[in-house]
Order: sequence, then C-alpha cells, then structure tokens
Amino acid sequence: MANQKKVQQNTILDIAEALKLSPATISRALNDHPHVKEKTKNDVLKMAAQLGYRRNNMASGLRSNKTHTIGLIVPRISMFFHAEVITTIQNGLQKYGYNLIICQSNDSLDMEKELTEILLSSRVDGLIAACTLGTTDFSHFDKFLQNGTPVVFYDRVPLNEQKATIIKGDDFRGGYIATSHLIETGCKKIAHISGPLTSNLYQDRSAGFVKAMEQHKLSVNENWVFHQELTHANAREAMRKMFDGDVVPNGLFTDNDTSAIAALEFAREKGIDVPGELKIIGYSNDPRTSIITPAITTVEQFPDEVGKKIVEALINSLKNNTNITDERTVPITIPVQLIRRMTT
Amino acid sequence: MANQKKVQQNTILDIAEALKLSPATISRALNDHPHVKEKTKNDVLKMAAQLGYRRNNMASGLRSNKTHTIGLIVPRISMFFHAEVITTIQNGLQKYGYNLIICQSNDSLDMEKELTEILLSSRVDGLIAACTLGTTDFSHFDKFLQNGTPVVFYDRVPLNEQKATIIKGDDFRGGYIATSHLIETGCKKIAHISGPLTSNLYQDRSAGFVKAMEQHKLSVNENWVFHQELTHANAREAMRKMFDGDVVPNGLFTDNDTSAIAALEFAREKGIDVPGELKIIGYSNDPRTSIITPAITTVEQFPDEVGKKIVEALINSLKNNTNITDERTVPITIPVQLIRRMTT
DNA sequence: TTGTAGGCGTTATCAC
DNA sequence: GTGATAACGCCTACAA
Repeated sequence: MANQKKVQQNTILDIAEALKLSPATISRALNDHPHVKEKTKNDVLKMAAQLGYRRNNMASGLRSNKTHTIGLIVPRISMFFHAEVITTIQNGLQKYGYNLIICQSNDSLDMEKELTEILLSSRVDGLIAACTLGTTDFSHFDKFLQNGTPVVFYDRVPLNEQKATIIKGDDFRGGYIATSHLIETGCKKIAHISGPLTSNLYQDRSAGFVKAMEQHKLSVNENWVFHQELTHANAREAMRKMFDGDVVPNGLFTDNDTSAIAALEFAREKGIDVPGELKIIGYSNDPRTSIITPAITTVEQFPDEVGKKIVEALINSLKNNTNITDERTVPITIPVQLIRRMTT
Repeated sequence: MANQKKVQQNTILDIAEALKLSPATISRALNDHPHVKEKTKNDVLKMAAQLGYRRNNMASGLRSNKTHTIGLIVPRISMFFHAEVITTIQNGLQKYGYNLIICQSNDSLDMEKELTEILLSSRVDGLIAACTLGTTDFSHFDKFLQNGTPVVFYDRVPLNEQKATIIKGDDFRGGYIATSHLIETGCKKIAHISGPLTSNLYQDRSAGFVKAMEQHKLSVNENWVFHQELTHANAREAMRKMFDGDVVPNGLFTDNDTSAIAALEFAREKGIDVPGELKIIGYSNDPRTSIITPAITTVEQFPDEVGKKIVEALINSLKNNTNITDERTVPITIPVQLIRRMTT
C-alpha cells in the first residue's frame, strides 16, 4: 500500500496498445519528432487526450537528463522587490517551457545551504539565487557550476564568481544619486542608515554615499552612519540616537524603504518637519512610499527589468551551454532611477 | 551532446563500488532502513558525503511513485495575503520534507488550467490552490482527486466540492462585522465596493453586508453597490459615480484594501473629510492601510493561520491517504477580526 | 516511417 | 544484514 497511494496513470504503453503502435512511435509523436506521419501524430494526440495522458516528468527527466525545472532561492517572496522579480521570471520561463521551484531562505544561511542540496537532488536545469545578507562564502553553489548547471545570481551576489551570471542593480549609482539629491536640495548634515557590509548591496550604496559626500566636500559624521539589519525597529533606534544629540542631521539616506518609513514616523512623532528640517530618501520604491504622507522620495530598482535580464541570461546559458564562457564573468548592471516625492 | 549538458553525478553505484557493497544496501542505508548495521550506515553516509552524492529525485520518484513535491497555484504571489500564506506553507511543508512548486495563474483561467496540467505531469503528491476569480468550473482539478492526490483549496474555493479540503476565511462574518461597525459608528448611507460575484469571497462578503444592513433596518442603495475587479482605477471610478450624485454615502465598505486606499485618496482630493463625512473600511489588513493617513480600518484575515491549517490538512491527507473521508467535505473556516483605525 | 531493445538511478521483492 | 534482480515510464540508437 505504501506506494499505491496514487492510482496508476496512463502511460505511452497504454496509448501504444490502444493504437496498435509501438511505444517509440508514441513517444516520437508526442515530442513532435519530424519522422512521424501527420496522421499518426494526430491519432496519438487524440488518443492521449482521450485517455487523459500526461507525460511523467520523472521518467522523462531520468532518461533525458533534463528536468525543465529551474530552482530559485530568495530570502523572502514577500519582499516587494523580490515578489516583482519572481513574477517576471516565472512568466518569462513559462514561455520557454520551464517550471520554477521557488524556495525561501528566510535570510538564513543554513537554510540557503539546505535548499541548494534539495535543488541539487531535484536536478534542476538551472539555478537563480538572491543570497542572504550573511552569505559571504558561496561555495555551496559550486556544485551546480561544476556539473554544468547554469547559475544566475541577482541582487545579493558573490563578488568574485567567475563562472556564474551576475545581475545586479547599480547600487553604487543609487547611493550616489540619492546622496547627491539630498545635497542638491540643501542638506549638508547627512545621515546614512545602511545594511550590513557583508553584502555587496550595502557596500556599493555606502560607497556611492561616500563618493557624493566627498565630491561636495562634505564630511561624513560616523555617528550618523549605521550598518544594521534594515528593520523598522532598528531604524527607529538609530533615529533616537541621532536626535538625542545636540547636532542633528538635516538629510537622511536609508538603504531600504522600511527604514525610511520608520524614520518618517519617528520625525512625525517628534514634531520634526519633513522635508523642512529633515529630508529623507529611501530605496526600492516600495508601494508604501508613495502612499504615506508625505510621500517618500526613493530609488527605483526596476524589478521587472531585473527579472527579464535574468530570464534572458538563463535561457541563453541553457541553450548554448556556455558555462565557461567569458561574457558571463561580466556582471550585468540594471540602472536605477531617482523617484522624487515630498520628503526632499 | 544534447543530453550531455550536465556532467554525470555520482550514484549509489559509485558508493557501492567504493565500499564494496551492493547498491541495495546503499539505498537502504541512505533511507535509514532498520535492517542495516550501524557501522555500514555510517560508512555509507560518510562515503556519500565524500563523493558529494545527492539522491536523484527523479529516479527515486519514478520508482517509489512519490515526489515529495506539492504544487501550489495562486493568482499572484505579490498579493500581500498570498505572500504571507505561501511563506507559512513553505516553511511548514519543509519540516515534513516536502518541496513546493509555486505557480502563478495571473488570475487567468487558461493559465490555471495549463498549470494543473504541468503539475499533473510533475506528479505532485498534493495540490494547494487559490483559484482565479473567474473559476466557476473546477473540473480541471478533478484529475488530482481521481488519482488520489489530495487537493486543498483556500481563499477562492469551489462551492460544492466533496472530495477536496476547503479552507476559507469567514467572509460572511467579515462582511457582516465591517458593515455593522460602520453602522455602529453612525453611518446610515452605506456603499459597498465588492468583487465579482463569480467568487465565493465576494458572494459571502456581500451576504454579510446585506445581512448587517437588514438587521439594522437599513436599505441597500443599489447605485452604491459595485461588483467589479477590485483595482485602484475601478474604485476611483465608482467613487466618482457616487459622489457625482445629489445624495452621497457616508459609509463605505470595500472588499479589498486597494479599493479602500483609492477611495481615501479620492476623498482627500475632493475635500471629503474622512472619517467626518465618510467612513471607510477595507479588507485584508494590507501593510499600506496602517501607513496611510488616516490609517484605514480593515478586516484581518490571519494569513498565517490559513497557511498553518493548509499544511496541517495536507499533511494529514498525505499520511492517512484519506482521500474519500467525510471530514474533508466540511470546509474549515478561519476567523476574521476587525482592525479599527482612523477612517471610522 | 515505424519497431526493437537497452538503460537512465532508484527501490522493492525475493533470496541467502 | 546483505546481495541479486526486476521494474518504475520514457527516450533514442539502431534496425527494418
């Protein structure tokens, strides 16, 4: 009984028998093989429909060594940016006949490792990953590369990966234009609530921040620079620390929108006028930023573009099997754009 | 070359050879079969790790007729409610060793049908589905039930399905408490922006609305009741129509938060005081409702609870293979709760 | 254009 | 406690 749970499904043998043909012909007909008579093809298709036949992907995959399945690992699907990217990826891959196994690491490195093992067992044809913020060692992805499975990293990516495709937003420029915008609107005392420097995202945005400051001959106040998990609570705490002091910032760049929202709420409660006394700019163009009062200026990352590039790169790798091609080593960068609203 | 894309992976035969054991023993050891010596088990595990062995799920599934994979069909993962439910489901199933193939129908019935075909081919061990708003004929799910694959519907569910598990929010009560709340806070002229009546969701919420109105001897103004796709634009249009008239409502119940937000924005633009002249209540407790000014009163659906119940029900069906059990026919209802904020 | 036969990697059923 | 063997459903040389 253990393995009898599922009722037996029809197989190509059933179709073969019904049509007095050989299983091979059925297989060929179903796969639209050129050397099959039109009529035979039609007969097979009709009979397949009639019997409710569905190809067994396991058997097919075992034999052909292809699963038509792509693995995807993200921190959390409920993060706006990722949700949008995933939707685009899924719709894109579907057109090419690929399925997507979506896995969430919950931003846990252990979970991420476990998921790679699972996807390895599933023999996915390709892998897409946005790593956890704490992933600095990417060796758990090596197996895929080693056995020729293309890997596309996006958003949170390895720094020195030579064999995988890397797709990232222009975080340096994002940090730079956000900070420059604050400066241009009159801020001289600028704070930066950033994420942990273990991730390329925040390294680059921080570098952009520093660059803009330097270019305008503004000094960075280290007490106003935070590297922390970008939660609502942490942002509030950072705000509290800064506004406890005698000298307070008049510009704030946060590396995500949740922090910007928290900061805005804090300002509201403390009677700090935004944008009068404090200008705020966030990152990601989360739907909440346009809805809050005042609407928050932020940096658009074009998740749709990111998703499209991922699909394009992956399909390309899958087709050409160019797993050791040079072009792959050059990261693909998606532009960002300042969305100016009411907080600056 | 066609099927040589992936490098050959190690198999149990490789382990067997390295250890001078038979493949059968390796298989048993890896599956923690009772009749294997501890030492042998350890040796096998060690060698498997050393060789970087990963079980081939296709081969295993083909033989054992189990995929340890659950299919999930939702309209869109980026909808807040679904994103939360999915996260809970995935984390829950993971504990039981099940993977999840997440598919998006984009609220298209054709896509939904296609996805069932794909998941049929994948021979998923179970299926979870939140249907499109237009799904009134659920026969494309019959195949799963027929071959003994448990199916759990949630949110948007079939009305007369006898063999599948049904998990839904208490939409009738949600509509009822929302409307009652408006009445209790002084509204007598109440409008209802609802979704299409093809879905149980909006049938039930509408019934709750009507029931509350009747109970308080209030008449329903049919010009103020809309059944439409619950988009931002449609809600604005509905508002425009209502507020073009001489008599305007002073209470509004919308079946989702996007519509509530659109209505609030409309009111703001037209100088209609909320909650003074118009009270608004939404549905779902989308994060945006608590962030907008004024924060919107809404109905909490407890996606986390929904997710937990789904996992529980599914695991239960999977274990007991109770595919024709009576208890399954009784829908499981998750309570809802009024979240009172500033718009009422 | 169609048929035959072998094998993909694993597990289950026998034996021993 | 372990080994030999067949079978899961499909695909693809090779043969006809």
